[in-house]
Amino acid sequence: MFQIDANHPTPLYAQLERSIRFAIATGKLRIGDQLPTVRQLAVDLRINANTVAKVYAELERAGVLETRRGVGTFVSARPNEAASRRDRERHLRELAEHFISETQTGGFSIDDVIEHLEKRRRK
Amino acid sequence: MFQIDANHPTPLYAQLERSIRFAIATGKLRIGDQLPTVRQLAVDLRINANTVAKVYAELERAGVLETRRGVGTFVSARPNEAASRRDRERHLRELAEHFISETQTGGFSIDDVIEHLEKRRRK
Amino acid sequence: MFQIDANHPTPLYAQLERSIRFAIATGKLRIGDQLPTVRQLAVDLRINANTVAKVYAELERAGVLETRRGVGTFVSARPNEAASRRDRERHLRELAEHFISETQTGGFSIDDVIEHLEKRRRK
Amino acid sequence: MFQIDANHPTPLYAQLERSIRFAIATGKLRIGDQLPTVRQLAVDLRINANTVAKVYAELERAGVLETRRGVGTFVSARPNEAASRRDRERHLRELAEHFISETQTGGFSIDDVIEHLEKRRRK
DNA sequence: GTGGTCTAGACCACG
DNA sequence: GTGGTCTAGACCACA
Repeated sequence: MFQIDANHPTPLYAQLERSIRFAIATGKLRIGDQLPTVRQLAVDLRINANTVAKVYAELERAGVLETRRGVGTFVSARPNEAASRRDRERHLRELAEHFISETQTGGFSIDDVIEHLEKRRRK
Repeated sequence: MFQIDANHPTPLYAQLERSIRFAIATGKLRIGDQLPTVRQLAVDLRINANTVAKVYAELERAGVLETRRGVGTFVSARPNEAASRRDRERHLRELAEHFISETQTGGFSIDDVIEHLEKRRRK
Repeated sequence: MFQIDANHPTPLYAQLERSIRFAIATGKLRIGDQLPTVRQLAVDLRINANTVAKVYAELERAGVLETRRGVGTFVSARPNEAASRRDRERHLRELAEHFISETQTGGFSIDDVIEHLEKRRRK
Repeated sequence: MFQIDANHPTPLYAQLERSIRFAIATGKLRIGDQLPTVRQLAVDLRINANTVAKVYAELERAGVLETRRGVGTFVSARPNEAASRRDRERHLRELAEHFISETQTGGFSIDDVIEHLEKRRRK
């Protein structure tokens, strides 16, 4: 479900967090969907349950997930529309600029990049 | 020259190592080119000189760099690693995943993101 | 009637127990008064009936409440605990500490807070 | 320095977090002050170092503390002035209303409460 | 020596 | 059975 590489220098919890956010952004996980239980995901990924729990907790604080005590963990309905349209656009532009500069450093054209993202988008 | 983000969870040394390898792989650094001194690069990147030295040492062990005592550090003459297709794809995938997780935090869908990038391409 | 905050890190049962004790200590509930049924209170507070039942049982063990089978739960006749000065001070200290930590998160100094409260007093 | 009660049902980490925020709000800790090291505070409070580390990490995420890798943990210069004056006032009013309703439930007058806060304010 | 990450495993709160 | 808290202890990144 989520991909983790124990040999990669990025901390496991950061990889998992990113991976979950990605699944939501690409529609693989939708609002209200239940995530695997902490212990199940730990077994699947062969990491410690505490590491999974830490990620779920962090994403809950960020408003991305919601946990219901004794029930499970779910994708939260986004209360994410705080910033103004203008601010949001500026924010996206900044993120995109940084990203494009990184990919160009890696020798990728903007076409390569868009093509890659489209492949990863769930239809 | 090389990009480092102290807030990124990936260890500084790993970020720097990757950054140098890619500069070489993409031709920004060529065989025989001199790298900045350990201390200069540490100042530029605002990190500890030990961290830079560790990276140079590791890359020397890997045959990517060469140190000539009292002179400086240079890109080694070895017929090394033009980044393979596989490595390049993996790199792009990681950059994209990180980027998408950031935009998701900002409340943007992958569709928003692709649309934005397409607008930038047209210009 | 009793206030419970599901997002507060203190366990629900502890919040409810404290809340009932204070209702008694401050005279809102008097000896012989009937408490809501377990199920009714669970519905009102949107918590599980088991949690309410556990609190009632604990308070019965402590001699604070009394259950008459088939009738209901009542404030016990025991000559109990008018909250001691010490307990009351500790309670106020905890409430204040929690409140100040919240306002600090919002970027308010303790002076801001006191000033605000004084304005409210004058009205 | 910070007070923790292991028998209190509130989680240790939540007690400690509140306690640190309180120390900052009341001026016992000032911008730039260094906090005890994770391990030292753990020893002092007789709790596990991980618990302390968790609190420091949470407060860093909240922008209250700042850690410098390999150096220590410090009170951050507050970047807390995002919300508008109007929003901030509304926020404080809501927090205060909630707090006053709690203290009144406990049988305290608003005068009791202000007096208590003034005692705790550092001159 | 500082904080950060991860593990294994215990016990608790809740449904 | 679900998530939450805490512990003890190992190893790593950084200054």
